[in-house]
Amino acid sequence: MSNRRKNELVDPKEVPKAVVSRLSLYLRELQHLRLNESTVSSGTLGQKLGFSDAQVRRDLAYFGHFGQPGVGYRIDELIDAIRRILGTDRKWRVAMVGVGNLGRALLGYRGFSSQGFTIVAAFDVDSSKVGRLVEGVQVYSLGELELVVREKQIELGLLAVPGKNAQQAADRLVQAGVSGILNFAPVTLNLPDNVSHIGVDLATELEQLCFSVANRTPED
Amino acid sequence: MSNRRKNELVDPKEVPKAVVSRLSLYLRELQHLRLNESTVSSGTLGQKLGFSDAQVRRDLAYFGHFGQPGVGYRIDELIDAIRRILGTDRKWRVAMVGVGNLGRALLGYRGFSSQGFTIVAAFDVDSSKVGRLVEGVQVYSLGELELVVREKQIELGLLAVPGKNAQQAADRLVQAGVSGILNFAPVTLNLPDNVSHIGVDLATELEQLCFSVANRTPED
DNA sequence: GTTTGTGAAACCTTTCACAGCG
DNA sequence: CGCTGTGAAAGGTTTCACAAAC
Repeated sequence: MSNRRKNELVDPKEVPKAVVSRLSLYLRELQHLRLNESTVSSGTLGQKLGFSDAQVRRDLAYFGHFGQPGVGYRIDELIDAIRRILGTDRKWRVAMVGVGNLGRALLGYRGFSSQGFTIVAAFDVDSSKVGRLVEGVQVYSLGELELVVREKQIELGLLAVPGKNAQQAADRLVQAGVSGILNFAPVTLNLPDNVSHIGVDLATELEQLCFSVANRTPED
Repeated sequence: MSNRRKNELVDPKEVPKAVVSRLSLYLRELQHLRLNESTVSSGTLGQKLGFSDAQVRRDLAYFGHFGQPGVGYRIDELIDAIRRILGTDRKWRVAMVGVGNLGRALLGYRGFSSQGFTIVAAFDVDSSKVGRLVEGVQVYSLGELELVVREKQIELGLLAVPGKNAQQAADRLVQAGVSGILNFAPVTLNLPDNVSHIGVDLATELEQLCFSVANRTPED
C-alpha cells in the first residue's frame, strides 16, 4: 500500500495535465449518476465517458484511495474529493470583460454558478452599456476595472472582447490583480507566469471537428 | 531524406491528435503574421505560441517539407497548406440547434465565417422564435430539422441546447445525416463512430483554470 | 463472485543535437 | 552564417495483468 493516507493529495506538479482535464468530466458525470446510484465502478464511469476502467482507476489513484474493492467508488464522497482537488469546493469571484454577443451569453449561462463561480461585475467600452444591469450583472466602464476588481476581490477574469483588444484588456486584468484568465478572444495572450490562463477559441474547435470529419477512414 | 514529396500528406491516422490542435494555433498566428512578414522561422512562430522551435518543426514535418533551411517558412504557402490539412480550404455548411443565449451569440460570431464556416439554418423548440431571422439566420422548428438539414446539405451541427435535451437533439442531427457535431451542452454524447464530435464545456474550462490557479507554486 | 490499486510493459510525444541545405 | 528536418534519447501517458480487498 502507498504511504499516502486516504484523501491525502500528492504534489500537484506530478499530476499529468491530461488527468486534470478528465477530472472535470468525471465530476460532471458523477453529478448525473448521483441522482440514481450511490456507488459506481471504474468500468461503469469510464464507459459513460469513453475511457478504460484502468484509466479511471489510475487517474483517481493520483489523489488517494477513494475506491472499495468489490464495490467501487462512493459517488458523494468522490464528488467532494474532486471538487477539493479542482479547487471548486468554494466560491470564486469572476469578472466579465466585454459585453458583446458572447459576453452577454456567458453572463446568462447558469452552468457557471452551479459549479461555484459567481460573476460579480462586467466591463465594456460601450458607454451605452455602462451603468446598466445585463443578466443581473452590473456593467462598469473599462476605466473602472482596476478599482472594481480590487474592491470586489475578483480572482478570475473572463475575456470576451474582440481579438485586437484582448491583450490590452488582459494586461489590465493582470494589473488589477486577478489570478487567472479564461480567454475567448482568438489570440494567444502573453502574460506573466504568475497568472494562469486558458484559451477557448470557438473557430479553432470547429476546425478540429472539420479535420476529424475530413480524415475519417471510409469504413468508419 | 523522407521519401515524401513536398506537400504530400501522410496517413492522417499516424498524426498525433495534439499536433492537429496546434495546427489551428499555427494557422491563427500565421494569419496575423502575414500582415507584416512573408516568412517566419520555427523559433519565431513557436515563441509567439509558447512552443519550442523543435516542436514546430516536428509538427509541420508530419505533412511535408514546407521550410527552407536558412530562411524559414513562407507564410502564405504554409497558411494554404494548413488549411488543406485541416479541411478548411472549402466552405462548410453548418446548422445551429438551440437559439438561447449561447446559440444566439454563436450565430452572431464573425470568427466562424472568416474561417470558412457558414451557418445556414437554426432550430429551436420555442415557437415564438420559429420563422424569425436571428442574426440573419432563419430559425426553423425542431420538427423540420431532418428535412432542412437534407435540403440545405448541412454537414456540421452546433449544439447549444440545455443538457437534458442534448442527446436527443444530437440523435436527430445524426439521423438527418450530419458528419460532425460541436457540443456546447455539459453532457457526454453517445454517438455512432461514423459521426465525429467535440465537446466544449465552458464550466469545465473554468474548473481547469481554477485548478491551475489553486495549485500554482508560491514562488511563481 | 466483483472491483480496486499498482508494478511493469507498451505506447506515445517532446526535446536534444547535429548533418546538411540555402 | 541561420535554419530545417530528423535520428536518437528522454520523458510522459496509457494499458496490461494480477495480488489483495471486500
